[in-house]
Amino acid sequence: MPGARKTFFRLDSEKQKRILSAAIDEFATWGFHRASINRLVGVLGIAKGSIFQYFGNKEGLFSYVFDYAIETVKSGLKKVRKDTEDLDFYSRIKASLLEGVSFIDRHPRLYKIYLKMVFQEDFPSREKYLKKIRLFSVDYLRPLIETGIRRGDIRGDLDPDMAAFMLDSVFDRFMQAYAVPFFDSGAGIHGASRDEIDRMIERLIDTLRLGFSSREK
Amino acid sequence: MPGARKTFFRLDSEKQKRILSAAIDEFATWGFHRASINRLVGVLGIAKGSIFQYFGNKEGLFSYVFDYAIETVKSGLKKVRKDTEDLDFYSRIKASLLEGVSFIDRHPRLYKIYLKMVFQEDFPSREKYLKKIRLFSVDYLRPLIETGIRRGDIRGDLDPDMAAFMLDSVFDRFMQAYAVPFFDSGAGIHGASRDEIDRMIERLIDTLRLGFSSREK
DNA sequence: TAATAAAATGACCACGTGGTCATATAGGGG
DNA sequence: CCCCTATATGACCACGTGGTCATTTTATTA
Repeated sequence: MPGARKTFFRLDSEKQKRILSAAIDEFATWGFHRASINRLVGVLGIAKGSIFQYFGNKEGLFSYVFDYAIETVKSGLKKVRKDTEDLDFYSRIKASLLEGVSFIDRHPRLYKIYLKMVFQEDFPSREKYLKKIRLFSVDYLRPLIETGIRRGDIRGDLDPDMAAFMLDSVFDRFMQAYAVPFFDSGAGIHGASRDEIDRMIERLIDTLRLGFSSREK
Repeated sequence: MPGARKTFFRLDSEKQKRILSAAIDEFATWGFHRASINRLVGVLGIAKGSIFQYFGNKEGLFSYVFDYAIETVKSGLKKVRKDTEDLDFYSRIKASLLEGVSFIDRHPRLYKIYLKMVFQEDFPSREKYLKKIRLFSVDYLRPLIETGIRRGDIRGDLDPDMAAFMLDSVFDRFMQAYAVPFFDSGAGIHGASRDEIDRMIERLIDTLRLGFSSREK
């Protein structure tokens, strides 16, 4: 049920943006529980009571931020899917991963919120929020794979579920490595230039396509 | 610097175990910040001051728990590496992933702590703890891969860094999916029986080995 | 048993939290 | 000008936190 109240939407649109942005900052830095309303209103220079007037409670504020993040991700990926409709499977997933990396560049704070979200198991309605992400990720990859099989880009005897799982794992981790040094275990993804990233994705998808073993066998 | 103090080790070993176990519970359930010393001593039925006498502060307690977790993981994997010394690459990584899944069964709480750790970016000395994990994971996989290339199980033109990155991603995610329903995007890993897991790992490694594309090029 | 050292205790502290609400302020329409 | 409604405010509340330390209890040694 939570989210923004009428009062909030009647606000001057500049003020709305300022509040959204500061809230994104707060949650991206501290996660849900350690985010502080006191700190937030301090930064914004408004009264504490106002936040509760606008969003009811802390979760209402988070919910508003989260829905905004989901919408932003979705619109980016939808565009890619459409723009690459005519390309082969491997070009399409390459474009998708590039869009993912570019999303982190454009919205680093939103991506941070996603990372925090996923592993903090306990905050209110967590399941509900997670489902929104995951369903989308599956809904996005599965059609790509099925089209890929139909067109002969992928061998017919490959289990689509297994393929989706592998793509999801590797792409997710690639993005994590790009954003967080910790995940970059020697691959050099973190802090790489756009060109280098491009080459790495190329190699990554080649490996996915051809496999580990030598061709004959 | 933190960790357990002399006083703690002079305690009756049963009491030491009881405290360790309760602390694991607390951190696995709540993560570092939301873990409560008050709650912990409540469960244990001892005085709050004692915990600070044993471990100095909250981080000291966590550090003790974490080192224990690291040791437990290491010993399991070391055994696998040695036991499979003579097998081919694909059998060896299969055994490693099976050990991972079995570790979650044996120590679900320790695995939960690991998950929480990784994404809570802010607690004291986080970097230090993370390095301990990651270095080990790289140190473990790289030799396996290099041996695999030398023996001809892996094609010689495959970049070892890329191979390590992919293995690390997919295996990590497989374990996450086994432990947390959220990550199981349609693959059916979560809650699967040992037999089913065995077959899934088989298929997973086959896909890794043979790639997505059909054999002819 | 007396003396000494080690371990256990829990009342207490300062602090930050999410949330409340009576009151003040502003803006429009009559 | 007044009235009424929508908005803004911040002092205040109850609570839980990590951490302290003077005091008591227990164990060890002489």
